[in-house]
Order: sequence, then C-alpha cells, then structure tokens
Amino acid sequence: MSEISTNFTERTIEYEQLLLDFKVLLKNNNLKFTIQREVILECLYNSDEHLTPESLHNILQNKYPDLKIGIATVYRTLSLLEDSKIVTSLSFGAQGKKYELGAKDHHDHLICTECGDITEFVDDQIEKKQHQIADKLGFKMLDHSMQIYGICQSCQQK
Amino acid sequence: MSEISTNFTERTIEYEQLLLDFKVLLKNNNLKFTIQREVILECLYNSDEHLTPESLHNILQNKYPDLKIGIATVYRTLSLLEDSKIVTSLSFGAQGKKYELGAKDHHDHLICTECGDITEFVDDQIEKKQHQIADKLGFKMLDHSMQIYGICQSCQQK
DNA sequence: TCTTTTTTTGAAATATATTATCATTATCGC
DNA sequence: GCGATAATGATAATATATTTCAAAAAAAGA
Ligand SMILES: [Mn+2]
Ligand SMILES: [Mn+2]
Ligand SMILES: [Zn+2]
Ligand SMILES: [Zn+2]
Repeated sequence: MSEISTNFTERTIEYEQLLLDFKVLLKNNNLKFTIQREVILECLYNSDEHLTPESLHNILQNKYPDLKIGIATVYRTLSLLEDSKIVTSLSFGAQGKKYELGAKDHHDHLICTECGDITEFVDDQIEKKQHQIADKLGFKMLDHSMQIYGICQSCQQK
Repeated sequence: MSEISTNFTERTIEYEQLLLDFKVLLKNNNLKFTIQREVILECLYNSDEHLTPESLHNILQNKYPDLKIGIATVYRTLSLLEDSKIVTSLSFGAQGKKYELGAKDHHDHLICTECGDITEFVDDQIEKKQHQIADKLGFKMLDHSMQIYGICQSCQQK
C-alpha cells in the first residue's frame, strides 16, 4: 500500500500526539498500525460532525478511493477506538450510533428534533450532581450521557 | 374477537383513567380502539420493567395466546404510544429500544454496565438546570434523557 | 534484506432490528 | 346490520451490525 498518498489536510501538534498515543496503544496490545486505522482516526479528527459508520465510510471512499476501505473495517476500527476511549458514541432517536472523537473534552448534547442539528454544552454543576447521585445510590459511576431535545432557534423561525 | 377474555390482572382507577385518555386520543385522531391496543397498554401498565418490543411480544403471546398478536402490531402500537407521549423509550448501548409507560412521573436512569440493571432517579436541580441551558442557547426545550452508567452495588461485590 | 509469524483486511454471508406491503378482518358511525 | 375506513398478522423488504475466511499486509527476527 505504499503507493497510496494519504494527503492529510491538517497535521497539528495535537493530532500528531493523538496518533502517537494510538500507535503506543496498538503496540501495547499486539495490534498493528495500518493505513486504514490511520485514515479513520484522521477523518474523525478533522470532522466536526457526529459521524455514523456509514457516513464515515462514504467520506473515506471519496477521499481515498484507491484504498477501497471496507465497511467492516470501519465498524471494527470504531469499536476498537471506542473500547480504547479514543472515540465516544452517541445513540439517540431511531437508528444507529454516531461517533465522535473523545479527545475533545467531555460534553453533552442539545438536539433539534426538526433539523437534527446538534449543539454541544457542558455544565459543571450537573456533572458534579451526577456523581453525587451515583454515590448516594451505591453505584460506581463510569460514564454518563445526556441529551436535551427541542427546537433550535432557526427552526423556530420557520 | 368477542370470545377472547382479557382477564386483566389489575384495574385500578389510575389505569381506567389512562385507558379512557387513550380512547379519547384514538377517537380524536380517527383511530380505532382494538383489543391489541388495549392489551399492549395494559401490559405496559402492569410491568415494572423496561420492555423491548420483543419482550413485550413474548409476554403478550403467553398471556393471550388466542390473540396471536403480531410483532408488527407491537412495533406499530409502541410508536403510536410514544408519539402520543404515553410511553417513553430509552435507547442505550448496542441494540434496540426499551419502552416504559410515561404516565409515571418523569425520571432518569442509572444503568449497570455489568448486569444491565436499571435504577430510576430524579433530581430537581438538574431538571431545572437543563431548562436554563436550553433557554440560554435559544432552544425551545421539549424533552431530555439522561443516563448514568456504572457498576451497581451487587456487581461491585463480585 | 528475506523469511516467518501474526494480525488485518475486504467481500460476502449471516444475524438482528425495524418497517413496508398487502390481502383479510375488525371497528364504528349510521 | 351495512358500509366506510382503519388495523391486523404474515411476510417481504430494508437497514444496521457482526461473523467468516482466504488473501494481503505488518511487524519481528534472522
Ligand atoms: Mn458531541
Ligand atoms: Mn424508567
Ligand atoms: Zn433545528
Ligand atoms: Zn449490576
């Protein structure tokens, strides 16, 4: 596969660090670093969207047509990245999970039920309260997810 | 279908009211009141669990074998009840939605990632904060869902 | 570098969840 | 009861996700 140019759009220090961490993680688990795994990570890094496995696959097929990346590899890699806490997934509404890079700071989601648009937010007070609730109920809290559904500003004007 | 005895386990005032409301809703929308719709509502009312369409279908087939209720009807009725805000659904982890009667007061969920057990809770402070966040971001809030994931007390002891 | 071992890949088959189609049956106002 | 309309169950179709497997690629070692 050495003839395929990856032609990365952006390679910030932050991304380089992420990639390095990923390589270390792979090595520690006797896994191999492949061009497929790299382009998936890179694509997640350069996307602001919340991507489905399907949409990620489409993007990759357009961007790297010679790679002929398979949908199974996208699913496998997203699972690996999620297990490794590098990406997080979001499942709401009807069908399918959506993935985003977890390297950005934790946040919750405001989802417009009209247009599907997603706004991100964090509230420290809520975050703290969640821990308190889990403690009180004898739960060892690992994670949480919270979605607020409503009509966004632009959809209200229609 | 008049030969089928429904043999309801419990018929509280609360349930009678729920049923009445459901009948009004159906009439207002030119929909018909059927025995299938009634037993699905009744089953949801008498269950403490968070039911999948599949598990609800199994329960109904055991309880009313002569009805030979179809899985498609279960899906259709759950969608209708959800659209009508009579039941709410919960989708987390991998596969499938889980439904519960929304007539009980609103609450959020603590989910054990080991055994799948679900604990319900409400926190007024968080509820209030969610509205404030939506307001601040110009969102007309309609609903929300929040899940805390962790290890329950009994799973921690194993 | 060449060789060997091990992992990963894409394609296709399979599994699972959900929805659509359609002929038949039930509901309900008259 | 009659007729108009809606709902049903069986089945097919679709969408989503996972498994299988032979071929290819990556890492390790010589
Ligand atoms: Mn997000
Ligand atoms: Mn609940
Ligand atoms: Zn919107
Ligand atoms: Zn548990």
